[in-house]
Amino acid sequence: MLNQPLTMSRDCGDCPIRHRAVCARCEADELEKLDKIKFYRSFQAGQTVIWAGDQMDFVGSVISGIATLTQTMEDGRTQMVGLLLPSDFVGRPGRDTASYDVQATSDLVMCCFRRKPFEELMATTPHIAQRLLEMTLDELDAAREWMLVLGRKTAREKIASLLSIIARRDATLNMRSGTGPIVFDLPLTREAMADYLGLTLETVSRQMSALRKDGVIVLEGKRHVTVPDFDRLMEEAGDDSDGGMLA
Amino acid sequence: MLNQPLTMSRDCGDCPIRHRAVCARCEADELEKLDKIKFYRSFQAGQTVIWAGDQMDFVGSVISGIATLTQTMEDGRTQMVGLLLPSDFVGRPGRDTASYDVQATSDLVMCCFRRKPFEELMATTPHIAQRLLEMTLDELDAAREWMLVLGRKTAREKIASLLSIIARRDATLNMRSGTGPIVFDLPLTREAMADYLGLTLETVSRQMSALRKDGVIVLEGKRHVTVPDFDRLMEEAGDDSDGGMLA
DNA sequence: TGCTCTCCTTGACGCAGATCAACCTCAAGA
DNA sequence: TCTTGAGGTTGATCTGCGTCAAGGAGAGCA
Repeated sequence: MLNQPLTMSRDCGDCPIRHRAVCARCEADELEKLDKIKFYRSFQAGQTVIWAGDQMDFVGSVISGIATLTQTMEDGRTQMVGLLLPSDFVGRPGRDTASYDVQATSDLVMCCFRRKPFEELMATTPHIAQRLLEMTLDELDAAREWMLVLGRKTAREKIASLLSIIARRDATLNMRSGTGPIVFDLPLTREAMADYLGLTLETVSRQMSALRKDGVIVLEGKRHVTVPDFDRLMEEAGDDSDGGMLA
Repeated sequence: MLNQPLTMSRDCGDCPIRHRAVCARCEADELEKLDKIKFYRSFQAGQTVIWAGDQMDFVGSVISGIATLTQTMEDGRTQMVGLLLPSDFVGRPGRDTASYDVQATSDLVMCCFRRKPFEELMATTPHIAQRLLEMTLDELDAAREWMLVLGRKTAREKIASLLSIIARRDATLNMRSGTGPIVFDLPLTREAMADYLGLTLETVSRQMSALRKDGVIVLEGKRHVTVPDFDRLMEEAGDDSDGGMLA
C-alpha cells in the first residue's frame, strides 16, 4: 500500500519533457538553478494531488501520466476544466491556494518546485516567464475551444471531439504521423469523459457504442481505440478542415 | 455614416485604464516607449474589429465599451468565448492571425500597438510580459469558471451566473460596493447572452421573465436591471459562498 | 400617422439527453 | 469457487430546452 507520494531524484538532461515544459527555454545555468529547488513526486492512479482551496506551496510539471483539473458544485455536479498531459504545468505563481481539484487519472510523476523560490527565479529568469506565458496562452486557446464544444456541440460531436483531441495529442507526443489508422488507449473512464464533456456517463457509453456501430471507431475492450479514418472522425466532431491548435 | 474606424491621440496620464491594462506596471520611461507605437481606434456598436483567420498586425487594450470574442462552426452555430471589458487585452503576441471573431457590442475605443514593435518591447520590458502573464492567467481562470457554467448549469442558473458576473464587474469598475441593491444596464442583446451561455435566445428570454416573476431581478425596459438581493442571485446561480474570481 | 426594422416575448410542440433501473464483465481477494 | 466491487452497457421513461411560429414594443424615418 503506497499512499504517500514518493520523492526521488533525476537529471534534467534525461528528462523526457525537457524541451516542452516550462523549463524548455532555459540555458544550462538557469537549469542548474531550477535543479536546486526541484523535487519529484509520484502519485498512484486515483490519488488526489491537491484539493481546491488547499494551501499550495509548490508548482510543477507533469512528467508522465495524466492528471485532471476539476471543479465541483455544492450539490456534487462536477466539470473537468483541464486535462494535464506530460509537460503541462500545474499551479499558479502568485497564488497560494489551489483553484481546482487536481487528480491523478493514471499513475503520475511530477517535477515540482517550491513556489516561493520558483517565483523568485521567475522574476530573474525571463526564459521561464516567457515560456510560461506561451503555455498559458495555449491553454487559454484550448479552454476556449472547449467552450465551443460544451456550449454548442451535440453529444455525438462532443465524443468525437474528445477522441480526436486525444488521438492528436497522442500522435504529437509519440511523434507518430502519416495517414494510417490511429491507435490509442483512452486515458479516461466513461465517467471522466462525461465530466469533461458535460454529459452523463450513460450518454457517453451510448454514443461510444453508436460511433462503433457506425464504423467511426473500433473498440477492443473498453479503452483500446482504433480510428480507421481520422478525417471521418473530424467530420463527426463538427470541425472539418480545422487545423486544431493544441497545447 | 461612419464605417471606418477613427484614429486619434491621447495622453497615457489621463488614461482611464492606466492602472489595470497591460501597461499597468510600466514605469514612466517604459510608458514613453509604448506611447511611441500606440494608436487609438474607434468602432461603432455592431462593427467587427477583426474576423477569425484574418491577418492581425496589432494587439491592444479596450479603453471603453464592450467587445466580444466568438467562435463559429461551419453550420452557423456560434459560441462566445470571451467578453472584453475596459482594460482587457486583445490579440496574442507571436501569432499573426486572429483566432476568433472580435466584435464591438457597444461603441468601442481601443488603444492599439503594432504587433512587431510590441513584441520587441515585450522582450526588453519585463513589466509588460509580467502583467500580460498575470492577465492571461486571470482570463484562463475565467474561462474555466465558464466551462462549469456551460457544461453543468441549467438555463436558469446560467442566466443568474451571467447577471452576477456583469453585476460584479460593473461594481468593480465603478468602485461601488456595499450591500444595497445593484443596478446596471445589460451590455448584451438576448441573442448575445444566448451565444455566451450556449442557449437559444428564446430560452434566455423565458428565463429572464421567470427570474423577474420570481423577484430575483427587476427589469425596466429590456436592458435596465436591478438586483434587490445579490445573495439571492448568487444562490440562483448555484454558487453560494464562492468569492468568484474575476479578471 | 403609419411604415419598417430590430429586439424581444410568449405559446405549442418535439426531441436529445437526463434519469432510473437492470444487468454484464472482469479482476482481486479469500 | 464464490464474493465483492468498479467500470461499463443497454433499455424505458421523463423533461428541459430547442424549434417553429406569431405577435408586441419601441426607435427612426417619411
